Amino acid sequence: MARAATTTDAFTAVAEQRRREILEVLARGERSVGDLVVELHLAQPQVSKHLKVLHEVGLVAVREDGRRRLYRLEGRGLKPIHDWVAGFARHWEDRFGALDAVLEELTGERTDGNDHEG
Amino acid sequence: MARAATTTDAFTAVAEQRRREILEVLARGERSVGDLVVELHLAQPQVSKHLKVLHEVGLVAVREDGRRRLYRLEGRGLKPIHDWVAGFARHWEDRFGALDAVLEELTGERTDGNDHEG
DNA sequence: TTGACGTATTCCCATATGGGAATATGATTG
DNA sequence: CAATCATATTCCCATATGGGAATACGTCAA
Repeated sequence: MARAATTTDAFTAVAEQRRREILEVLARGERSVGDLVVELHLAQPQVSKHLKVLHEVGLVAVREDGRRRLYRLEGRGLKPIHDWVAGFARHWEDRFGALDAVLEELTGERTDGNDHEG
Repeated sequence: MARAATTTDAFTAVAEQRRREILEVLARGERSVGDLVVELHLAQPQVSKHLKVLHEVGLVAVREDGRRRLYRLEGRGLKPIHDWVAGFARHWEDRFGALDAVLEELTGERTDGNDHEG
């Protein structure tokens, strides 16, 4: 089954290094497929394919300009990832990390349920 | 070539829905493989496999406890993802989103380089 | 030791992908 | 309409994966 039809969410789209690079370039401004080919040293077909994926998950938007197609970043698409990851923030922020360590030392077991929430 | 040997970074590890769920459970506290099997309704081998991937990319840590193995979240591993995505924050935060729209209206072209950075 | 339990591995299979090359499609210019 | 530029698609192939089933391992209880 391989990756369960995942190419439908931003998480998977962003899992690919190349695609992250494309988004980084687009973050600096609109770009045509050709621009990306040059800036990223990738083959045109590959760029188009990656853009297709990014477009399907709503991470980029297109605009026609003569024979060119200008792609631009659709930032909102990244918010879900941001929100999800942010939910784990307290797990790596030092102040809390230290507290976790102490708690685990004391309990020697799971910290489970209500950690240092409220 | 498929996904270029990516199973080495957090981005790919987290691209899998199941793995995200595992991390969410572990965020609530240490869990044994069996616990996860029950809480996530997954087969034991699958859980072990996912945990292996998560462990390889440093998203979870293990601790031996008799015949059981207790896994716990290693939050720091998510920071790279957080930082990367956070770099795009201004692209979805309303105040800036509006400004982008205006700028694009005015220029009718790329916004390129120095946007509303400093 | 033997047997049960908890977890990790291995096999096998279906399939999602990505890259490279070649080709199709659209739009622009002459 | 022909030639050309800019992109998108399609083919083909190697390979990474994930799930399911069976099995190997390590640890604990008798």
